Amino acid sequence: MNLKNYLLIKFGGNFITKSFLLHSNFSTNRSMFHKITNLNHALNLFDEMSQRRPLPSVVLFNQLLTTVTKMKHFSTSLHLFNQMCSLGLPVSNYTMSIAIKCCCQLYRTKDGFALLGCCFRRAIAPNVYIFNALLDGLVLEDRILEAEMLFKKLIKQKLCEPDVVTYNTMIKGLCKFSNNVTALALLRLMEQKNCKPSIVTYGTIIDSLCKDKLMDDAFKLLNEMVYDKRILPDVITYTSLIRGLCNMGRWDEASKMLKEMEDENISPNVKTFTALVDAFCKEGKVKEAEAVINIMIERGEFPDIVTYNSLIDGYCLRGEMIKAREIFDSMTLRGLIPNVVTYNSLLNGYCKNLNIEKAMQMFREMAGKGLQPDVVTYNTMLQGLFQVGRCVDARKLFDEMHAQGQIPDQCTYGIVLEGLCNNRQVEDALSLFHLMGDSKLNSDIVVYNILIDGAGKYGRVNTARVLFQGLIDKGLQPNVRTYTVMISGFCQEGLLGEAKLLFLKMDESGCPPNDVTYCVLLQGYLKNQHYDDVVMLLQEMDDRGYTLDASTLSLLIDQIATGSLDWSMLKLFGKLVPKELLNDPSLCDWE
DNA sequence: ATAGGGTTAG
Repeated sequence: MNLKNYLLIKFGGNFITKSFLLHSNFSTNRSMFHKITNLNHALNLFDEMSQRRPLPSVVLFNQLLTTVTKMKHFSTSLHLFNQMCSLGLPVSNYTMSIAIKCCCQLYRTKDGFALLGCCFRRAIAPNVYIFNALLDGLVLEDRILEAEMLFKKLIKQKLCEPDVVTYNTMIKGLCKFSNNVTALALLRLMEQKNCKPSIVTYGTIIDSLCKDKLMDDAFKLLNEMVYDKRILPDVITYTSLIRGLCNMGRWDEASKMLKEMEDENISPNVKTFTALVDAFCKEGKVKEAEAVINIMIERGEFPDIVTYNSLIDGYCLRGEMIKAREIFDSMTLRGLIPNVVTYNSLLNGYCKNLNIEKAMQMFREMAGKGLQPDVVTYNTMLQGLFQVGRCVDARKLFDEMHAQGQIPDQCTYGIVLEGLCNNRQVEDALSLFHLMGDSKLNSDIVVYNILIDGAGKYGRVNTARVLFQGLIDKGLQPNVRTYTVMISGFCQEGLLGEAKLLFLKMDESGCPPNDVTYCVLLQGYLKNQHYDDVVMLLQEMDDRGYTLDASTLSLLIDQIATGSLDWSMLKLFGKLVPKELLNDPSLCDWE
């Protein structure tokens, strides 16, 4: 079918007038491109345009390129760009900025810079739009240092005057790495340079502060925006703040914010509602989450895949797999296609319920639906397999992961090491660890914690000690867990002196012991009939406001009952026993 | 006449 008939059928005669088709220059308004709703329309139009002689102006091609790019068909855009070049069109700044944008959005910033080189060769002066696109690409690829370098270079070499978008992009990059301090410094810098911050500038930083749970700072910035700059918050700003409050369990304030935005005539959108759903689900409040979904539907906002995934994850975390499955089916009925995140939640749920067969079945089902398992999928399955002791299958899956081109991350590595340790394969865990050499994976305190714990548990306290020294030599900072597992290892071998020494070192090192550390040390003392320090430790716990866990408490009670410890110690217990344990019948039969 | 920036999931 030719273009003319196609357009006539699609849009009717009034839209495509004779003059439009006959006019050699396609002179028309831009609404023409707004009517293009799918890729095929655009491609047909491009073909039609490229066959006309003389060729339509590059502006028209640029408009078409923009349309395709806005549909996020970046590869197609680039393909069209190449064709434009082959046609000998005089590509402009505009064309170049779109092409560079496409490269960058495809995580091919390198090609974007290659196109910048083309600009110079073709004597097209790169402008702020082009540099902003490149900057955004670097940020997208987490190449924040290079982004900073480019930003500084723009200013120093006067390549272009940074505008509000340049600053916003740079601020986004900084916020991505929680560098709120520098982000705020940039905000001040732009004010100083007379570049007015926009709602995007403020919104970016406010969102980042909310993500870091710095709600006071977020509200401070909001006030500055509203009262100093006279910029009113929009639905995005409100959503960030509401999510921040919800994630901290500050529900009352969140609902106040919701009311405030309604008063300002700003309607919450899908993302706003989803923030509420997600926060409720993370707290296990799935009923409330479902209520939110009902409200949003009543108000004509429809839950999307993210909303459903949050709800499914909520049920999975509670182990309510039947309900999770129900939601999964109902979203499918609504025409939403489950994605890899959906599956990962379900896999996680089944694995946590130790229903590894069901998880395996769903895992295989993914491939049938054309879903490529990602690192999280493999991590979830590996953890599940190790948990039920299926180390051989875990190994097979790990190999499959490799074959599928999924690169294990720090999490994978931790799961494998922990899985091996828990299945009494500490040797294998250690050799894997040494095999990794001095990689980034081996400089993770979590990994050390796992191995020290594993070595300690299976009577290899020497190895644990070497690991502990090794991490310090590497310049890593032990955390409470590190100290605690090391102390636990010492206790297990009856090395109470060393345990105590390390315990005392914690406060000195600015890493005070927590309730777990105290319980571990107490258990070590009790099991080794070393009673000297017990009262002191209990007293310290009381001072620090810590409570005893069930197993330490029952050990203490046993020893009082057998007369190894003095009855007078009971006085201390009143404060040290958490309320929920006071009603525990298993602890009341010692009298 | 044509190009750019901030909010969602495991």
